[in-house]
Amino acid sequence: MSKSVTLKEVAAKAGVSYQTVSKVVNNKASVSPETEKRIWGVIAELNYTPNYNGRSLRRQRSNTVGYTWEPSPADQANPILDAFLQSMFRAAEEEGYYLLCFPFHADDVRMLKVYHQLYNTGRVDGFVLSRLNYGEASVPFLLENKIPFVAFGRLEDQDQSFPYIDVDGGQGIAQAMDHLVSLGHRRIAALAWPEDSRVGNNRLEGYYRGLAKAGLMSDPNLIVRGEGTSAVGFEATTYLLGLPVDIRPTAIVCMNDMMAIGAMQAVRTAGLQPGRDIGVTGFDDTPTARYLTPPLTSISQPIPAIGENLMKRLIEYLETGSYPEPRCELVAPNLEIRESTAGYVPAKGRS
Amino acid sequence: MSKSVTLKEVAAKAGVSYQTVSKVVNNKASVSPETEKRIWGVIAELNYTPNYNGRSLRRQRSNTVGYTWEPSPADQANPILDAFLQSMFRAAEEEGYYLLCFPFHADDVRMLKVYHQLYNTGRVDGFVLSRLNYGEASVPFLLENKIPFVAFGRLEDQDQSFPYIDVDGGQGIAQAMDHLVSLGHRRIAALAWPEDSRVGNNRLEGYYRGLAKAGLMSDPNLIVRGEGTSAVGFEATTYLLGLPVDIRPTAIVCMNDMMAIGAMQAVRTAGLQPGRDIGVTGFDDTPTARYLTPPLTSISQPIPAIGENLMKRLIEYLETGSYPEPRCELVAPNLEIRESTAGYVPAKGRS
DNA sequence: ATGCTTGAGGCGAACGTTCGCTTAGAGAGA
DNA sequence: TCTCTCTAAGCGAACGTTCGCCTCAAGCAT
Repeated sequence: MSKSVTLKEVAAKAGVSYQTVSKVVNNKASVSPETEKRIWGVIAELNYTPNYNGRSLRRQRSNTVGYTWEPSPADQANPILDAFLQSMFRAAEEEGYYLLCFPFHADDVRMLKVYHQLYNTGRVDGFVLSRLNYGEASVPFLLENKIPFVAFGRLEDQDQSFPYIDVDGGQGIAQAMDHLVSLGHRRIAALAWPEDSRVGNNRLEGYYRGLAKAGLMSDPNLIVRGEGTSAVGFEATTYLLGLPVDIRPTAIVCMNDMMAIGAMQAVRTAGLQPGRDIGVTGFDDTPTARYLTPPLTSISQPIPAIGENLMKRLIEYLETGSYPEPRCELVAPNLEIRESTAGYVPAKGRS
Repeated sequence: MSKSVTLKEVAAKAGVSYQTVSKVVNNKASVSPETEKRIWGVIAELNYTPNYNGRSLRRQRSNTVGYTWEPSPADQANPILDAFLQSMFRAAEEEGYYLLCFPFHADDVRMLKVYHQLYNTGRVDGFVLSRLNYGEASVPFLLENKIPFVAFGRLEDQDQSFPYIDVDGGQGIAQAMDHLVSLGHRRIAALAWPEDSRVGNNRLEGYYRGLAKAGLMSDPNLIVRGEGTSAVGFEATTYLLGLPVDIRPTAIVCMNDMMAIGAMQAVRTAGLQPGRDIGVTGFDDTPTARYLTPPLTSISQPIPAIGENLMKRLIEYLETGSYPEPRCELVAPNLEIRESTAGYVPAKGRS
């Protein structure tokens, strides 16, 4: 922090009381046009910027929003981090807010303590949460302590107890299913996440919807669960390709790009060609998805719009005391079709 | 911000003046052990946390560090962002500091205004800069205004006018060259960046060093410059593979992974196999590098250590008024050898 | 002339800290 | 006993704002 120009210095130079300068700065009327103009002149001349610590102290708000997120493992990039952060602090800046980033702790008790600390020390006015999962401890904690927040993601489908925006992952997977069905695929497998993943279940639900819409039966043999890594994708796919040829899938829908990467490797390892022999789709539309061999069909989320919307929502609440309607929102992802689902020729004789 | 417990409330309950409580909180001696214990008891009981706006106002420092970065285009992930941010705010938290993120502006004037604003409003005590390039306007501006900062990256090799940590990209490329030479490659091409890129030039310099060390001549035909995208990598490699067979390269060293991705595609398109026929190396060790086909040999940077070090350095300066020695540091990257440089069989007859 | 309204601006106080000085009292040395 | 030092604690002030209330003078209707 620097020794910077204060209200009093501006006031002295402009020949008014410093409180009057404050009024001008904050657009609180009852100042004559001439005086106001003169004051603005002095402000520009001295390059005055209001001290935010003084302002925050008096106003009892810091114009700062906190955000934390779980770090990605080294072999797995966070596909949305850059865009999400950028969109949030860009939207924040327009309203005179900034984004404070702080460390994530896997330990719930420790994490809640940090939230509490940050809020009670007056460092932040509220939080943005992301990647919620069943049993998220932060949500009830923040609600109970009346700490403002918005979330990217929801906990339960019908729960509107806090404001959120979420991507309808199920709809994304359903789009992928429609696409595969339209190409002629009839035996479609799913590489799903463990059952304790809310996001995973939401996406998987789109798989069932897709099957139902196409009038296909779901076959438990064709659903393999595991962590969303390429290793799991590889193993699961190797298993699927080893099934008897009459029940072997011709396409594999993966709940994220990492699994799809592993799946494509397994397809090649089995001497087959992804796209032509076995359709593969991912989810996230990782930047490198389009550079894989073959380029991966994937599902992209409108991250910038979500980040901007979340931040504006939170700020509106902080400023006015109520959230804009609708309180909760579900947005549709977009299917990006590439070669990993191109060129499939259905075998004759099968419907 | 919440209505939280203040010093005065703690003091009232403990039967001392609030200034004495302040002394205890800040470990400023001259308080008897019993009183101190009693005060700590009340603090715990009331769950007191010092208000940072009051503290910042009085201390004239905010314990906050600012950081901004250029957003990546949608098809190109920022390979270091997550790790860099995490390491920075983790190190900051240990010292009671936090990281404030704010929007990047390509327009220099606008960007400098933001730096000035953030510092003069007392929102931040200093900055971390990254991705410096020739003619970076922020460096002279911050130096001139005596605004504290540290940088990830340098401007000129011998310039020590500001504290920085940089990766010796040249050494990384030189490692890749050694590796390729040891495999028997004698004609090695480089996909370089435009000449106005300081980082690019630093890396390319390692290419020349590697050639010299192996006693090989540098051939201008084998150096192609362009933006660090996969499209450029593809085109440049297509050109290189079209050269007469006696001067055609057997290996291609790329200044980043994106170019290497394009290069490998071009190699395959030409009916050759990356690794066996043409060795390819990248730089950055993007998380997906290991999942490419074939897995890409690349150069990784010790990002977490750099982020932590930078933050600690800056905080030490803010606390003590001087930077720890050494003021500037160059760290070595690490070559990650994978299949894109495996299995090469040198043609007979050539040395 | 009187009283009422309105606009322009001043003023004291408060937000929650920390800083530096003062003071009361205890204990020590002469 | 007197002073001198030391420790524990108190006190006033200040950091830079914003808030609410007050004052003063001009304008206007009665």
